[in-house]
Amino acid sequence: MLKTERLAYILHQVNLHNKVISADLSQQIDVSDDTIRRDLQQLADEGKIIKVHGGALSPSFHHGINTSQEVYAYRQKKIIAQKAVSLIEDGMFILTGGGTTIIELARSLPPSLHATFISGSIPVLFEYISHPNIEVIAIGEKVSKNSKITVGLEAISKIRELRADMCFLGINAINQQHGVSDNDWEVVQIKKAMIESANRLICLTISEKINSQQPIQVCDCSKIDTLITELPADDPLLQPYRHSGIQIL
Amino acid sequence: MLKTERLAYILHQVNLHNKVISADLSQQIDVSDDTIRRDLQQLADEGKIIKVHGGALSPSFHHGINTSQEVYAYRQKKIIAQKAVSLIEDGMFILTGGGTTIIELARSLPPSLHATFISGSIPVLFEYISHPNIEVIAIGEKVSKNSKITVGLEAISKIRELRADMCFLGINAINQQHGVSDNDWEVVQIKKAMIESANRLICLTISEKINSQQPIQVCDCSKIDTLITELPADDPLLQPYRHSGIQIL
DNA sequence: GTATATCTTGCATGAATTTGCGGTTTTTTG
DNA sequence: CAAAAAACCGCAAATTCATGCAAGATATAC
Repeated sequence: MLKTERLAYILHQVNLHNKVISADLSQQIDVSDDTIRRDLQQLADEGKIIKVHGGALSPSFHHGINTSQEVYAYRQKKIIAQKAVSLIEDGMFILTGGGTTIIELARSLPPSLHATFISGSIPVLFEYISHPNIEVIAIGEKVSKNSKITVGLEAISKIRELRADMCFLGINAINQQHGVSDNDWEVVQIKKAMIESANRLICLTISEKINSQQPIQVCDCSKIDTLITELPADDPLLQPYRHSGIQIL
Repeated sequence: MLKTERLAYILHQVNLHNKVISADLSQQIDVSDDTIRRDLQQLADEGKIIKVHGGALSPSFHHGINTSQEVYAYRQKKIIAQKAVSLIEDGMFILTGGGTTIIELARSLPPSLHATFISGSIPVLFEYISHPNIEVIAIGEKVSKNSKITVGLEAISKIRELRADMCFLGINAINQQHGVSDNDWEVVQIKKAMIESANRLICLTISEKINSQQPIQVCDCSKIDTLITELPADDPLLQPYRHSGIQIL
C-alpha cells in the first residue's frame, strides 16, 4: 500500500468515525506503530486531523456535536462490526443487508481485504465503493424510501441467482420462539431471499434487541449460524441461543 | 512495446485499479524503472494521473486532498444544476448518469417534486433517497470503482427495458466533429444505452469541457436535445452548437 | 542512400523518502 | 508511585527519485 493511499485511508477513517486509534490502524494496514504515528503527525501538520495521545480526532469533532446517546450506540455497533470483520477472509463472496450496523461493518473492513460484497442498500453500497480493494455488486430495483434498500421481485430473483459464502444481516428483533422478525414486509422478502442464497447466516444486533419480537417473521433460529452482539460470548442473555446450536461471538 | 502503447496501457491500469505501483509496471512491461517513472511523469504533466511516491493514483482519488479547486467548480455546477431542475416536471420518468454535476442536480431537486429517478450511480442514488417525494430506481450490477456507477451487460439490458421522458448526462468532453466523448469504455456503454432509452437527451457540462475530446465516442451532436453549461445561453462559445439545432440553456 | 537531428531507453551516480527497530522519555492509569 | 502504553529520537536498510550521459532507434532532409 502506497503512503499516499494510506494517508487518504486514514483521513477517510477519521472523517468517518470522528476518531481513530493508532494501534487499530497499524493492525489494519499492517505497518508499524511508528509509521502510523508519522502519518498522523503529517496529517496533523496539514491541519486535516487533530492528533491526541493514542490516536487522532476529526477537526469537526472539536466543536462538540454528538450526544452521548449516539456515541453509546455507536460504540456497541463498532464492537459488533469488528467481531464480524474477523470472520471475513480474502476471496469471499458476501451478501449483506442494510442498516446502521451493516454500515459500521462496511466502514470497518480492513483496507487490505480482497473480497466481493453484494448489497441492495444504497448507504451500504456508498461505503463499499470507497474501499480500495473490494468488488462491489449492487442489487437493482425500486428503492424503498423507508429502509433505503432495493426491494421487489426483480431484486429477489437476482439474489436467488447468487450463492454467497456468507450473509450478514442486521436484525431488528429476535427471540427463541419466533426467531428473527421485522416490521417491513418488503424488506423481509429481501432478507429471506438473502438467507436462502448464502451458505452461512450471520446475524448482527445490539443486545437491546435480543428477546424482542416484531410482526413479520424473517426466519427461525435454526437458520442462524452465528449471532454477534456487543456482549461477550458468555453473557447469560445469550446462553439460550448458544444452547440451540448457534455460534455466539 | 511502443511508448504510446505503453502510456495507454498504464493509463488503462490506473483507471481500472485506481492505482499503479512503479515496480509492478516495470516488471509487467519489462522496461526499466526509469522509463516507467518518465512515463508516469508525462501522464501526470498531462493531468491524466496523479503521481505519488512509489507509483500513481487515479485523479478521482484526489477527493480528500484538494478542496479549493472543487469549490470553484462547485459554483459552476450549482448553476448548471439549477437550470436543469427547471426542465423537470411532476410525474416525469428520468434517467440520470453519474458524476459530480449530476450529484449537484440531485441535491437541487425541489422538495415538492414528485417524479421517478433512475440511476446506476451509487453517490447519486445516495442523494435521491434523502429526497422526500421522488421514487428511486437503482440499476444493479457490478459497480465500477473508478466511476462509482454500475456497469455491465445486465445493467445495459435493464436500461433498454425502460423508456424515460428525459436523460440527464454529465459529459466529459464535447466538440462539433465527434460529439460527446469519454475515456472509460464501460461507462460509455451505459451512457449509450441511456441515450437510446430516453425521449430527450440533456447534456450537462462546465464550459471548460466544451470543444474538447476524449478517446471514446458516446454519441454525436445530433442526438443531443439540450445542452446546459454555466454560461449564459448567448455566449459565443456555444453558438456553433445552437446552430446545429441544440437547445442551449 | 547517407547524414543529421530528434527521440527513446537503460545505466550510473548521488540525493531524497520511507520504513522498521532499539532505546529513552513522556503520558496514562490503577 | 509503579507498571504499562504511547510518544519521541536517532539510525540504518531499502526503496525510490532526479539527473546526466551514451547507445540505439526513428525520422527527416538532402
